Amino acid sequence: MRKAGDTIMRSLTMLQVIPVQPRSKTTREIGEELLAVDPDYEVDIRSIQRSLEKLSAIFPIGSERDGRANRWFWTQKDAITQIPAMSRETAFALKLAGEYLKPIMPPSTLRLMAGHLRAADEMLKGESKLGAWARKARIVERGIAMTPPSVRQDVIEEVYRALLDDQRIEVTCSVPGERATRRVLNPLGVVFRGGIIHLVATEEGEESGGEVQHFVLHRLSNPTLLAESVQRPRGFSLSRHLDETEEFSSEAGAGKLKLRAAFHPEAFGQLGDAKLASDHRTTMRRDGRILVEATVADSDELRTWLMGFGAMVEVLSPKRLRNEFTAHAEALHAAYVV
Amino acid sequence: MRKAGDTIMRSLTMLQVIPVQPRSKTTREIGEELLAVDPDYEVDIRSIQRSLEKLSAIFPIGSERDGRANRWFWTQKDAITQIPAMSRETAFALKLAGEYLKPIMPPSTLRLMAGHLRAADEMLKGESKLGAWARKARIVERGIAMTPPSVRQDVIEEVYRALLDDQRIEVTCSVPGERATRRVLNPLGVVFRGGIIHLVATEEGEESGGEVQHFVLHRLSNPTLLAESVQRPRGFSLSRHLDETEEFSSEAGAGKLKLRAAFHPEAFGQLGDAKLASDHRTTMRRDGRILVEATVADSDELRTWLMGFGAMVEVLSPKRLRNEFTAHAEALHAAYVV
DNA sequence: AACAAGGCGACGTTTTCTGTCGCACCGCTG
DNA sequence: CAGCGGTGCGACAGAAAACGTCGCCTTGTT
Repeated sequence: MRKAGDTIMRSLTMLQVIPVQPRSKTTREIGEELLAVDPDYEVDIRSIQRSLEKLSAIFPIGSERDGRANRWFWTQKDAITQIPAMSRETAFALKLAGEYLKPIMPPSTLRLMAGHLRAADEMLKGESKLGAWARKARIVERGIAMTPPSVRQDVIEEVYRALLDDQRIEVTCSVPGERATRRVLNPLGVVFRGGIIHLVATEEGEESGGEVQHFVLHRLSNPTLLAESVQRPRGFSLSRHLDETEEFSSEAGAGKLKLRAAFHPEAFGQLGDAKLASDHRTTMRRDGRILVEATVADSDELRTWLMGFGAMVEVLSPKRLRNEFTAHAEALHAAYVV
Repeated sequence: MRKAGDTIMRSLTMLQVIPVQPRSKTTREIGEELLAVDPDYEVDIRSIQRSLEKLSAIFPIGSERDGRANRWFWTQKDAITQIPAMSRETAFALKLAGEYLKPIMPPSTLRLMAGHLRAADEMLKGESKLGAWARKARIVERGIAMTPPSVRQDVIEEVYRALLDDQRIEVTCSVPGERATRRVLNPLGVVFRGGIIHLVATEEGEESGGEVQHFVLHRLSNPTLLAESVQRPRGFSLSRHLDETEEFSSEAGAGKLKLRAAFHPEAFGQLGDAKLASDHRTTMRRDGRILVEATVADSDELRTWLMGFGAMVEVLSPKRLRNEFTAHAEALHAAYVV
C-alpha cells in the first residue's frame, strides 16, 4: 500500500502544490494535482484532508470556506523554506544581486523576488554576529542614478502571467495628453531597457489590422486577464521583430570594427582589467597614453561610451569613426565655444 | 513522547541541516544541530540514522565513510526544492534578473545563484508548452559589452566565507610583472564596481603596519581559510573608508547642482520616462529641443553621462558646469580638428 | 591486545496513518 | 420545500511506520 518514505514526500509535494494567498485550491483540486505529479500518491481524499489540517498547524497555511468546499492557501508569501538550505555564500550573492538590480531593474519585477531576498536575509542574520552583511560589501555604481518610472504590481504580475499562459489581457492605456482607453491586447513579448518595460503586443480589433505595437508598462493600469488565448501573427519572432524595429536595434552598422584608441592613464584605469573583446590588446605609448586595440560591435553604445570619456580618449582608427569624432568635436565647438 | 506532526518537521529540518557536497556532517553532528534548532526534536541517535537512510533513498543525499563515522551530504548542489513553490511570475522575474546580471555581475558570484536560476527554469519548463520564456522576453543593453576578468570560483567562495565568519584568509597574490606572493589577509569588506571585485583588507605582518589595502579578486588564487579571527583596525567602517578613498569616491564635489540642459528629441527619447531626480522638470523649447531641469549629484558620472550624448545635449547651467563643457569642447577640438 | 565509538540488524512496543462508514451541512434543482 | 449530490469531519479498527533498546560487528585508538 504505502511505499517507503511516501508520507514525507507526499507532504512535501502537497506544500508545493498549495498556492499563495490571493489564489487558493480546494481539497479536491489538491488531491488531483498530487495525483498528477505522481500516481503513487493515490490516497483517499480523507487522508488529504487530514494532512492539510496537520500541515496548517505547522506551517502558515490557512483555509477558508467557499460554499461547501474548503480552500487552502499559504498566508505568508515571503516566507520561503528551501532545501537544501542555501549556503551563506549564496545568501551573500543573492543580497548583492538585489543591490545590483535595484537601480536597473523595474522595482515591480524586483519585488517578485522579495521572498528570496528575505530568505537570504534570514540566513545571514542568524550567522553573522558582528555587523550585518551590508557593512562588509558595497557596490559602487558606474552610471548616474536615475529613477525608472514605477509600474503597478498588479500590471507586472498579470502581464507576466498573460505571457506565460498565452492569454489575452485587457488594460487601461493612459498616454499623457490623451484620453485613457480600454484595450484588449495579444501579448507577444516584453522588452527591458534601462528599467523601462515595453510590452510588445497586437491589439484585438479591426482598425489596428494586427499591427505589432509597443506599450510602455508604466502607462498601463487595471489589468484583467482574459480567458481567450493569444492570436499570434504568422511567423512572429520577438528577436526578429526587435532587430527590425529601429527603436531597439542598437547595432548601428550591425557589423564589427577594429577600434584603435588612445586612453589617458586615468581613463584606462577605469577599465580595470575588463576586456572589450577577445582580441583586446593594450600597448604603452611614448606620450604616456595607452593604446587600446580591439574588434568591437559598431554600435551607438560604443560611441556613447567613447564620448563619455571626453578628451581623455582619442579615437585613432578606423578612419570612419575618427571622422565621426572629428565632426562631433566640431559640433561641440560650435555649440559651446563660438 | 512524539508531538503531532513532529516527524515531517524534523525530516524537513534535517534536510536543511545537511550541507552540500564539498562539506559534510556526521550523524552525531546532525543530531546535535537538530537538537539546537528545537529541543523538541530530541530522539535517539538510532532514529536519526534511520531517517538519514530513508531520506537518502528519496533525495540526492549521499554518505561516505570517514573512519568509523558516517558523513552525510547533498550530492546535487543545484537541485533546489522550495516551499511554497515559486510562482511562475517569480520564476520569470528570476530568469530576467539572471539576464540583467550577466553582463555586470562577476560570473563567479552569479554562479552561486545557479541553483535558483535552475529552479526557475524547471518551473517555466513545466508550464509553457509553446516556446521557452526566452522567446517572450529580451533585455536590451544600454552600455557596451565588456568582459569582466574572471575570478576563480574557490576564491569567491572562500573570500565570502572569510568575510561572513570574520576569519583570516591566506592567498596567493599575482600582480603582472611581479613575483607572486603568499599573504595572510584580514578581510574587511568587498567592493564591486563594474564587474570587478575589490577585497578591502589589512595584511598580517609588521611591515605593512596594519594599513588598509585593496586587492583585486581576479589576481588572487589558492585561497585557504585560516582558523584565526580577523584583526580589525580600531573604528574601521567600510563606508567611511570608501568615502575617503579617492579611487572609489565618485562624488566629485560631493554636493548637488541644479542642472539645466537642452536635449535633442532623439537624446530625450533615450530617457524614456525615467527621472533624474524628484524635482525633474521638462519644458519644450522653441528651437525643438527639450529643456531638462533637475537637482542632481555633482559627480564624475554625471559628466560622463552628459558627454556620452555628444552634441545632442547642451549643458546650459550651472555656469561652472557649462564652463567645464566649454573647456571640454575646446580640448576635443584641439585633439581632433587642429 | 584491550578499549571506546560508531554503524547497523533485530525485536517488541507505541504512535501514527489510512480506508471506511456514518452523520451533518450546504447549495442547487425540481 | 424536499430531495439530491458534493463536501467536511468525527469515529473506529487494522496496517504501517517510527521509536527505544539491545547486541554484535567494524574500526580506529590507547
